[in-house]
Amino acid sequence: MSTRPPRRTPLSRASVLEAALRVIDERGLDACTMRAVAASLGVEAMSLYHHIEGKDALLDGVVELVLAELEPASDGSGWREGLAGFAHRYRDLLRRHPNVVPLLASRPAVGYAAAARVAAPGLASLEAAGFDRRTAIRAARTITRYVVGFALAESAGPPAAPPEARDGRDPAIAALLEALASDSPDELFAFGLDTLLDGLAARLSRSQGASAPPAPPA
Amino acid sequence: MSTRPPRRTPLSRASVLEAALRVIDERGLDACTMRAVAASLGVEAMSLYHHIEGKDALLDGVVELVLAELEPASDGSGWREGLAGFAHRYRDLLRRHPNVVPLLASRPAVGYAAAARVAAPGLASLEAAGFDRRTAIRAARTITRYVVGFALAESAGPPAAPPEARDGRDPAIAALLEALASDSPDELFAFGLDTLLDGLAARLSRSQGASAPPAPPA
DNA sequence: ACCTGAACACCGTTCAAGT
DNA sequence: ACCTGAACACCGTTCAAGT
Repeated sequence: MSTRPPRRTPLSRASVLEAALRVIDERGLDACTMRAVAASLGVEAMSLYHHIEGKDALLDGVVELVLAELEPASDGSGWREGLAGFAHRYRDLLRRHPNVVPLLASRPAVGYAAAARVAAPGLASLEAAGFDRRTAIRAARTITRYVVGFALAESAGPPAAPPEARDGRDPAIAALLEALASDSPDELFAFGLDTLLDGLAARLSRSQGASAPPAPPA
Repeated sequence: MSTRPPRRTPLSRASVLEAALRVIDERGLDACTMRAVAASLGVEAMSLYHHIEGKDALLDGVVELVLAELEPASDGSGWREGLAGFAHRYRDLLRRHPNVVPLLASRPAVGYAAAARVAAPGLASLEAAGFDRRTAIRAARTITRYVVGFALAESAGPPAAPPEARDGRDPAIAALLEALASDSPDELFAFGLDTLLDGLAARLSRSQGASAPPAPPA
């Protein structure tokens, strides 16, 4: 009778990682078992081990795969626009893969290396604007951590109401949670990002004011 | 012969959660199995189910337990000191429980509700300083997300060097990773926090400048 | 009421065997 | 070289039984 359709393309590390990402995106992190990934490829679980060292390497690879989609910060425009654009692209990427975000938390940070690589051109524009190298690196890292922290809170979903709010014992808490829920995530993200960029701008003008020698008396 | 020593105190939800947190702190998240937590209490795995609904509820409870240690933002001093103190206490707390940090990412956000509760007094000092309520809430949330993002990166450990850096093919990347590794985490944290607070201060003086009506002509 | 032993349906992974 | 079936040591959880 009918035999299982032959796989048209042989398995590869890349195809295994793509299948795993697909499973995570569609059915969640818990559903991403070796058996499920294999089944989605029409193959037995043990076949995966010829292309990937094990479950840990699989999840590391998924993080790598997602971060490979991240476009580098452009070095064309000003430092502020470059950083803002990078932050938005990074957040959008993580929003497209919310189930992957928790992996950023627990995986050895292969991802941060990729982020560093991708941010490198942005560093150039920060230095061109007058930030010293160490400050430029710190600025980029701060932005990155803010974005990841934001995406994390976003992917975890809205806070559960604690008992004090649920039973009306503490209306102030209930009002606060209501205010939290009604604020737009996009606006909140832009608020925090603008705050960071304003802070960097303030630091820049401070350092330039200090380093620019006062006009010498004539 | 000797029987198993009788448990002096009966099991309770609290004692189960404390045992789970101890296992996570000492042996990592993966080691926190129902069987291991039970064993650490001198009990069988199934006994836990009389006090906790299941594994998910156990991990939710651990997050709750950790965040219960967080001291509220003080409302005594100025907004800037209050926020900075809160941020440092939050980061220190997460550093004491690095293995718990990934749970903040994947758990339904019972934690964020607790953080909101604890930040409430800080909101009062922000409003006293002249921030409107919505801005005060956004400021507090931004700080919180930055702290969590920072703790996340910190608990994930230093970035692994990508191949381009390892084999010397790209010395610029290698130098960048070297710079990342040599910067002090404490200074980096303070840098980002100061940047956020500077940004908030700038926003405050902008809004006060705008809202203070010009002295009316006499 | 609280704890337990055996059992079930899973999981990641090893290994010897197939082609 | 690549894939597989059976097996192993685990896991969370159910259930009937003990005290």
